[in-house]
Amino acid sequence: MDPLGQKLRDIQERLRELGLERPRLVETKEEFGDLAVPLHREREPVSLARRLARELSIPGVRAEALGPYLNLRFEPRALEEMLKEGVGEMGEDFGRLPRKGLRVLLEHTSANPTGRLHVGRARNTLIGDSLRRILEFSGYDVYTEYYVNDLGRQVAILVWGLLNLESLGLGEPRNIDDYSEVYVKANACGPPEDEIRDIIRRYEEGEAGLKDFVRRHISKIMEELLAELEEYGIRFDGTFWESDLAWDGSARDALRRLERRGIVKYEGKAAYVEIGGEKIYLTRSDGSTLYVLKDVAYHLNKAGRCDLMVNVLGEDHKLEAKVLSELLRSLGAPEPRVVIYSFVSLPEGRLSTRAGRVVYLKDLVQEAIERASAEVEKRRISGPEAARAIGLGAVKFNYLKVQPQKPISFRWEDALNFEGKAAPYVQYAHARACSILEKAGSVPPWVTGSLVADEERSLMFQLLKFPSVVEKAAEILAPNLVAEYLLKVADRFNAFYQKHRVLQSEEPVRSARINLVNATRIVVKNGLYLLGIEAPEKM
RNA sequence: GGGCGCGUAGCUCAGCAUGGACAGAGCGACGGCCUCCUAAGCCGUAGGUCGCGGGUUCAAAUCCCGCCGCGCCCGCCA
Repeated sequence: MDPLGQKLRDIQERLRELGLERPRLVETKEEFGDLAVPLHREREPVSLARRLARELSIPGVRAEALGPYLNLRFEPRALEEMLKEGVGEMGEDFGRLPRKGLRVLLEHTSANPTGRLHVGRARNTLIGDSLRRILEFSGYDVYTEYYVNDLGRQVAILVWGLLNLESLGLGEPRNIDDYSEVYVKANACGPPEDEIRDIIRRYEEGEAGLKDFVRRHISKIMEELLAELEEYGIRFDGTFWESDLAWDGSARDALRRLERRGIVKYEGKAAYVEIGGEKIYLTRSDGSTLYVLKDVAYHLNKAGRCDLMVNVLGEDHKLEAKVLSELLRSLGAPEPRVVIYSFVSLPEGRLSTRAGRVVYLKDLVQEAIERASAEVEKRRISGPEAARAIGLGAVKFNYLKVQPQKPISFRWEDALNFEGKAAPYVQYAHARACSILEKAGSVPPWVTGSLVADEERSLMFQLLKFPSVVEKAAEILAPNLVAEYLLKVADRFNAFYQKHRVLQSEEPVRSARINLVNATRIVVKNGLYLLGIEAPEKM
């Protein structure tokens, strides 16, 4: 249900009929119209523009030639009818795309389970959870998974700390913060390399006592970590433990499959493949499996459970992702789509748990909610739930509005920004809309034909773009498109709100405007949902 | 040294994939707007060699090449 998208396709089709091979519709300035078709590449563009303007004849679209451009402007009535159709058919679900019958397995976060999430890793989580919502909304069946790297060096260091609590001067850890402390202190100690290697080897072999010990502790950390995320509205459908790939033999199977392709070579027991002249080791000289091999096994496993794999990874994993893809390709296995994001840094440098240069997500969220609370109390319109939605929303929005590949420099003042390009600005537009609708009592039947003001036209056009924004965001895996879009919707709504009265206007304008406000409310609410942000009705 | 990413207003960023009409926002600064549906809002002013240099094109922030700066990676770590 995308009336505007359909209309645009009609226009392109008509332009093809009129002789344009590849009609390009570009956005243009208000003064020129809604869309423009640049014709410079055609023969005699100026007279062509005039001819096209004469012959286009698409109902509801005014065509005008201006130099080598064919400018198109929708008549307000046409926009109003499309919006009425879209919202009428989809209701609260306006923007949602038809089910595709395709399963997406979305892996994100997958942080080493050694402590709390900090504001750097949070970027992975927030992008991941937003993608979950965007993909689901655009018609996929989404399953989210957290890959638990329990066979890695980081976990081994934590385990070493847990085995040496007394000498570290620590007691039995009771919560995730205690575990963080164990991890930091263990690191600071510089545990002997052979002991770490020994832990990894014995755990990978599934030595009974150690296996239970590690699983018990890491499970506790994971439980708390996931519980915190759940509080933020971030949900995983499951976890997948790296160690299982070693214990159930699937890492070995992956190696055998690669061997059958004849690309595996050996140095003693250390298996490797050559990619671009580089040796990529798959096993150690003691025969134990390396990360990339388990990653291959993991992706073969995932491929069997879905139609499309999506991974959210930090920029430090770029090369690994490339190698993984090459290996999967050589097996003729499906490759994942990967979203790479750049690091978040602090003004004083790179985040580092070990160096104590770290801001935890929990503290950021807490601070944001406190600030929102102060403001909410001053206004006396809404309550603590709104404060929570606003504070948490501001944090999420500030991450999601920037393209993943751009670096983020974390500053408290920016992260806690509540004005301008921020969640509260969008939420505020929603609250204003809700307020009008509440006073209106109900949404009357929509009789089209009376929304003719520029601000109304412009808002309607913007609202109608929502389905295509959802589609594009899902296609290129970019939550920032949704954030950008919502800011524009809020801009247009505010312009409308500033200039026109809804409740005090005469019928039939009044009823039509109430419907327009309702459509805005739905789009904003759904858009915020896609970013994992709640839309309070009062604030 | 090599690979990948980033470089647009004082700061944070849109625009770049599919090149088009005078480069857009927010924050900060300055000046206005609440007897009127929520002022977390609106309007206005100031602020730009789109990193630098070439090239392609009727047209380049956008495409190509070179250079500079920053980030990430280049482990029998994960």
